[in-house]
Amino acid sequence: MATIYEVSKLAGVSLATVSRVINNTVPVREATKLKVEAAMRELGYRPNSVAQSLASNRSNSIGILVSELGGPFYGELLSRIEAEFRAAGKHVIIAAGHSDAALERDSIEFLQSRSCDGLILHVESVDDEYLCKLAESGLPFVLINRMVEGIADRCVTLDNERGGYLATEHLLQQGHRDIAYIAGPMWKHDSQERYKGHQDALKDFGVAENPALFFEGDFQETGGVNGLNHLLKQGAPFSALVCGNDEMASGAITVAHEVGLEIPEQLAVIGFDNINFSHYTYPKLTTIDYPVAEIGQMAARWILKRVYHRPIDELKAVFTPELIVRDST
Amino acid sequence: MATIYEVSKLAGVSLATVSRVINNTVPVREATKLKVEAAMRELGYRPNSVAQSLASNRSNSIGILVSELGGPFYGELLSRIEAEFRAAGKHVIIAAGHSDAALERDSIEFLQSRSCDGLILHVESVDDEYLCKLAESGLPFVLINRMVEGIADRCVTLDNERGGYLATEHLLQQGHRDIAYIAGPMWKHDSQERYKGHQDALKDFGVAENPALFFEGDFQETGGVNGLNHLLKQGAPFSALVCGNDEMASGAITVAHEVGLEIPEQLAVIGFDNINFSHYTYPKLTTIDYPVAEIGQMAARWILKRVYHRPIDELKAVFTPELIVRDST
DNA sequence: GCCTATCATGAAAGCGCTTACATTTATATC
DNA sequence: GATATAAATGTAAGCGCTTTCATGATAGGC
Repeated sequence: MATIYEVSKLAGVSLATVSRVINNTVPVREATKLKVEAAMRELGYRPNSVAQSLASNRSNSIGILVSELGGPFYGELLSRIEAEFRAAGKHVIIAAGHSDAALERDSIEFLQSRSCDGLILHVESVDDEYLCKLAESGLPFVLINRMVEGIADRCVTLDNERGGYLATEHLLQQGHRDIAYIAGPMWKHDSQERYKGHQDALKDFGVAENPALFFEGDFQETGGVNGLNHLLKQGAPFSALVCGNDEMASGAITVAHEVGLEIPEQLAVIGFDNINFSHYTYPKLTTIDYPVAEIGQMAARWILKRVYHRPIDELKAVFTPELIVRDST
Repeated sequence: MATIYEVSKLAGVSLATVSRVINNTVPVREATKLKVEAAMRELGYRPNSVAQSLASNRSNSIGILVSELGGPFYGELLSRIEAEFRAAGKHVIIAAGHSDAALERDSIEFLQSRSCDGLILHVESVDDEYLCKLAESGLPFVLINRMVEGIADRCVTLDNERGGYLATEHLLQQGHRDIAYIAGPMWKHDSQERYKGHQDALKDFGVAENPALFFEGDFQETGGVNGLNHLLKQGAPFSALVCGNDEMASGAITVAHEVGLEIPEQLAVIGFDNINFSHYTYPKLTTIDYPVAEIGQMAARWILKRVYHRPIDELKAVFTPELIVRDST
């Protein structure tokens, strides 16, 4: 690989000038610029980004930490973030935290040591205090899907509580009164919030909550499978089921098919997230839309604005979920 | 952030010695090592990976180029690759090529300029010649899901033809003779190979192919929707349907439900890939397993062996697909 | 045509590390 | 205890670039 030095020699200028035409930072005479560009082309020169980073103390890379790399939710998130940064000439370094506090901390340090200019974090296990300290340390980062007091300006979230409310409200409006609930892991913020919305809706409709109709799942398909099996075994009747996310809803639907429950006639099912294959289920799943792509985009823009000072007008912090009615309710 | 220089001063040694205890490359007296480690701890020192890369001409980062970041297939692939490298202390830089030749080339250059030590490529549009030249240039890379003559030792693939054969053979063995086929984009290698397997199976069973039962889709759900609609409109009878991948199979199943076709009684459907929600469909999808995680792992190991000289015994190049029988056939 | 203000370019230091080579120190041999 | 040998450590030159500061070229004003 050719270096800037070789280019400068071929073009007959100093290497500072070459650097200037590369970075377009200081005006260079047109004729000189052309000479340099010709030399770069002739040598097939590409700047060494590592050297650039070291000298400029800026790596043009952004660290992304998500819980998992796979799955429809994170896939879409990453996809959008990458696209946004790619268009801005930045690139992403991706790590997975697997919802484990130690791993999350580790990954953050890892990304820092990789001299990322900024971080986008989807962390579920590290505590608020850690994040506040991290913010104080001067590291620029945005938080996705989590609202932390004190650093609210760095949070891009969905109003999960509202989403939970919408789901249950929808079922209540359809006349259901015995509504079962399969939650995600209750130590997760979003699980709690969604469940809170569910409870609020019940209250508003004057429906008492039945503890026998609650199950704590794992946000995976198996959570839905185990959940519905468990609920059916309990014997308490219910005509509708709210699931903490679409994966669990899908699992529950599988069980319903197996035991011969007609959906939505005998059991209405609603999910949450609107992952892009929620309409692969049969019947197609009614759910709450999680605008994951937009949230990813907004997080990316936060970084572009705060770190790279790109002129970006409005940054939206809290997104509002929407009910998507399909065939399962 | 503290530098190696500050550590060396605090520990009372030269900065070369600090470098040695960091990299563990040359033996250092135990006492010295302890002093240095204490100094590092006291300063909260973390090596600047950019400077390390520049000086050592090794970035410990691997570039991954896939067609899309989202979707079940790539999600699982990335997930496994990241895990494998993470365990080895390497990290990944991910880019998307979107099945576009220019973008793919661009992304490869981009990853190169990022001084990746090696690349894992899932490219569909750049031609063989380009890849061969790239190999000659000395850049270490592995190719996933594509077999290119001349650089076969860099290819980790699935025997798609065999998979296509298995799918159709399965249907033929069940007595089906009128078998429709919804292919992926036929300019893609894997689409062609899978289709080739299909044809071979028909031939082996002495069944003539009916051009009216072929449709070229897009590997997306809509391809399956459009495909089955088109095939039904043709009027040629068929009792089974082979889809080029699971997404299209899912789309076809949706259409089947809509038009009241019982699966598998009136129409048997088989997919390809065994993406992790192929059992979300109703009925659960029979398919051909694409061992995407293992292929990702193997690609990662190729890099670990060839680039970082890790002792890894066997590298498997061609994986064999397997038939997964579920409820849709 | 001379002086000053402006613009374009060059020279050189340094970003934080690795590593070849030189030097010092410890160990073994007789 | 002197010498040869091996082991540990130090010295300093880069890696390829950015950026400050100094210098040379160009133009404007009178």
